Amino acid sequence: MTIKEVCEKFDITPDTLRYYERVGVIPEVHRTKGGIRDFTDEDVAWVENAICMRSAGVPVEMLIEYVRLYQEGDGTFQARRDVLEEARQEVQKNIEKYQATLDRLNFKISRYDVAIKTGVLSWDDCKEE
Amino acid sequence: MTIKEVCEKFDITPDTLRYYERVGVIPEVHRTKGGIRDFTDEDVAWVENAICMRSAGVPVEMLIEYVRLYQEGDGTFQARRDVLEEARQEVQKNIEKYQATLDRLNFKISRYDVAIKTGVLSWDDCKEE
DNA sequence: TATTGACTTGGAGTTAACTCCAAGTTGTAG
DNA sequence: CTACAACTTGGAGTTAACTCCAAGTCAATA
Repeated sequence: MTIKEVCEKFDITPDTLRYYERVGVIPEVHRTKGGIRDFTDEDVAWVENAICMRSAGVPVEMLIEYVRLYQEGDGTFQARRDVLEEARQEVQKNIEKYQATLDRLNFKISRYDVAIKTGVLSWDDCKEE
Repeated sequence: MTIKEVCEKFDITPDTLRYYERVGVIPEVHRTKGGIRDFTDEDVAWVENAICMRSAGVPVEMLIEYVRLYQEGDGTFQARRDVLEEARQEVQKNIEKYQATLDRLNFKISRYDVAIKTGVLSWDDCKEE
């Protein structure tokens, strides 16, 4: 699979993919004799994983560490689990924060729905608009 | 309320607060005769709101736009609602992405739990570690 | 085989959101 | 009144994560 195809599949740019490989967010990608990237299914799976993790704000640094441990071999199961667990807690915490913000937004929007109808923004117990 | 007290209340730095005021993430803060910030309850409420929104990744740009509309007065209810709605959709979308990543992390972690016990990382139907 | 378009690299540039700094001002404690 | 810590400003610097660029290489087509 060419870099272009992978980029289309995941809707990212070649620059981002090359950057991911360069810094180690994904392991080195398989190449043709000429040196051109030719993604195997496993390469693609790494890309998919990286994009999923990044989309939830897992830092590049953490993904690099995970790949590094992976390449070190079977002695790093626990260390890899630890990295994943740290990521998990971060993501979990963020979901909670995001949910709180979503609630606040829903409340504010509902106040504006009333305001748009009545021409007056109710104050209730909240101080700011 | 001094800048220090507000910072302690929300666990942020004075630099961040001053930056928020400077770029318009919050409206201009009340001052003493000497020109030193003296946050009213309303100022603090704006800070709280900004921090909540930022903690869910709502861009500074969007908060600035909201404050700008707020200062324009009662003719901007609909426009303000639109900004909030856009933010809401972003946050909602992110929660979904984050949840998908959380699921993936949980799956990977459970595989590592097995691997740590058995010494072998099961491959099942997934290609990457 | 010549052209053309996609690929390669190393390195520089960009963006959002802070974060830090220097130089000066305010206000409180002694 | 004098220290002196905490405040002020405008502007420069930092960080993470890309994003762009120039100069060169590869490969499919005419």
